[in-house]
Amino acid sequence: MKIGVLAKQVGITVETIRYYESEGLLHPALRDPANNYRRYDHSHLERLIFIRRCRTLAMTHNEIKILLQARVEPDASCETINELIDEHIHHVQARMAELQILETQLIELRSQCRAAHTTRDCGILRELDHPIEESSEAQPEHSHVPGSQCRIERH
Amino acid sequence: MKIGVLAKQVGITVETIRYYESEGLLHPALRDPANNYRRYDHSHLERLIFIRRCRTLAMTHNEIKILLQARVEPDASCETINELIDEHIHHVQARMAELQILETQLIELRSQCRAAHTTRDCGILRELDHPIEESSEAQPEHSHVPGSQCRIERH
DNA sequence: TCTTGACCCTAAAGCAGCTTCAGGGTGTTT
DNA sequence: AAACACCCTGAAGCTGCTTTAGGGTCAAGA
Repeated sequence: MKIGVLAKQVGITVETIRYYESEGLLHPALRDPANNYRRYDHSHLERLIFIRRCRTLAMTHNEIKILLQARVEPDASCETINELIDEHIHHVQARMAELQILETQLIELRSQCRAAHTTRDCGILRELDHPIEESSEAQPEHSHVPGSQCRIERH
Repeated sequence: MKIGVLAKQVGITVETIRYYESEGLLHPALRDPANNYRRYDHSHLERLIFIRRCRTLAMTHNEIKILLQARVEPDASCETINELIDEHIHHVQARMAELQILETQLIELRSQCRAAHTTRDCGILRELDHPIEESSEAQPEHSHVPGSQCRIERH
């Protein structure tokens, strides 16, 4: 099948498929000698479905590559896979905890402005003007709010 | 003060400060004619603290620009600000809901492999091989799992 | 005085996972 | 023959920085 058909079957764009090929996630397709169009078969479809399933679970391309590799090594131990998923779950949970805190802070902030009608008297702006005091367990060094290196960014 | 001092006071890197200037978040600093070094005063410090506070609340540069603008228009209505924060809270909540679902799915997935020791028999890989069936309220068109355009990506 | 080290400057590339754009061929229909 | 849908490549854009390369400035110590 041609790339457009494959894309429709999987529910992604043709650009994404070409991108996956360039990323090494998807094997390069055979080309039609007549016009250089990519030709796909059922194994490509299956692999793409696998990849998309992983992506909806917010895995990175690197993680997916590991899983794809495991997939073609039926005799290998699946310990790596289990660890990968466990670690991934931890990332998701950590991200949720961060957002939980964020939500609390934002709702607190929002509560500062219920009545005022000019920015001059807006409690929100006033509160944003002050640095963040860490409630407890503050790092002694200097108060970098770390940045968290979280990979669970989309979907 | 010089950029390094300012950076230390706020707890960010000099590169970030220069980046904020290039982004239009921070007004360009006056330059020391002798050596072209940036010179900052207290208003820059305050503005940077404001910006950082917004960033720890995961606001985008665009949102921050709107708030910075409101900050210098004391007579304007603060309705925009309230709406901005409300919408932002919604984004955070939506993101959390997504992650909640993700967590459930991942834990379900993880439970597929408790005993097996080769990838051949790994329930995780097996489950990843199948497309995602949306439990209910499926879109009729084709089953795009949307992608969610979420901006709450870090911190 | 010379050198060392800390600090400053700019411009460009890198990260992740795509999407969009520019510019151009192919293939079928009308 | 024109129109339209589809295919191709390569490069840039998105977000919020960080990193790298290459090069000046300045104060202090040998």
